Amino acid sequence: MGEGADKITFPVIAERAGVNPTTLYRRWDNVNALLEEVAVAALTRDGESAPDTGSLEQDLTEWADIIARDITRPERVRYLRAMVAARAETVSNCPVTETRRDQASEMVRRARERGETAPTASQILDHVIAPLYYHVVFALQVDPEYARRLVRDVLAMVR
Amino acid sequence: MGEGADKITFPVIAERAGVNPTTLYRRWDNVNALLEEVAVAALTRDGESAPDTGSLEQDLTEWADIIARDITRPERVRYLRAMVAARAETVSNCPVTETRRDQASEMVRRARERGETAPTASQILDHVIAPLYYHVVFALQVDPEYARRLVRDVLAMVR
DNA sequence: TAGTTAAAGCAAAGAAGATTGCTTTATGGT
DNA sequence: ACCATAAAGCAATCTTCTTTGCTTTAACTA
Repeated sequence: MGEGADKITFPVIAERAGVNPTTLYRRWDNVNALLEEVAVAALTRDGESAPDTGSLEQDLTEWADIIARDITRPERVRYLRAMVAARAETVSNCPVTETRRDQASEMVRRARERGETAPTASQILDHVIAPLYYHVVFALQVDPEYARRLVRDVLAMVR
Repeated sequence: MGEGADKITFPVIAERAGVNPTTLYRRWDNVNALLEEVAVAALTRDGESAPDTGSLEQDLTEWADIIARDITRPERVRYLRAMVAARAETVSNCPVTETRRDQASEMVRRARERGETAPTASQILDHVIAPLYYHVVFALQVDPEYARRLVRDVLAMVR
């Protein structure tokens, strides 16, 4: 490797954390395991609960905006890239996306209770979350307006 | 690193290619540069032109199905992961997504000439391509039925 | 055919990460 | 206060990737 951009290794992490590399080697099997643990802890913090504004469009817009602002932070982008790179064929499900699915389900459930027609949680993941990640990963623009557009799109599907 | 799953390095590639590692070190600055070049060459081969069946839904369905089958191949998944990991903040645009955008634009153009109402090329990328990549990356199911569902969704937006 | 230049192979040296045994420090219980 | 256990640090070693000088092969030209 040459470019000093990333290069995530135990020695590098240990130095930044002010601990001995051996400590890391002993606690995690490899860097990916560490990253995954950290990323999951960071990305699924309980502060992120689904909004409840009384309207699905409003809920989704706020939710998408929070996520958009979160995943565009440089550390998050790094985590995201690392997790994508780390994830082997064997890996089945990701706690982060599970959390997002739960939140989406919750918003959908409330909307339907109010009598609103709503897309499925899967549709929300596919058409709001996925495009957001896609834009982050391929360095395309991600801003509140884009998040709002995605929400409008997914709602237009069921109208 | 421990797991023998991936671990893409010059020596490994060189051995599989039957050439000397030095040759690779001399031609490319680092593994990511090589991967990007190979991935772009592989993923944008001219064979992949947009279908032209006379119906946008049919075009998109075939197109999405081709892409779905392509990006779920193990080598493609590896490329995808490697490219995501490689892509630094500095990187602006990806030739692969450019090609996809061109193909989407072409299908949309033809559909509109026929008088069909059609989503934008951006919408197609966001709601068909992005979810496909998302599913591949997070090891979720990707099959023809899923591709077809995405196409139905994106078309439902503009009806 | 001989000569020149570029690319590929070879081999040795250098650098960085990964692994392991042992020592030291810290924490909790008696 | 003492002991026991576990975690963290240290240091030496091993492995692997990376780099570089030199040789060899190949291709193209005079």
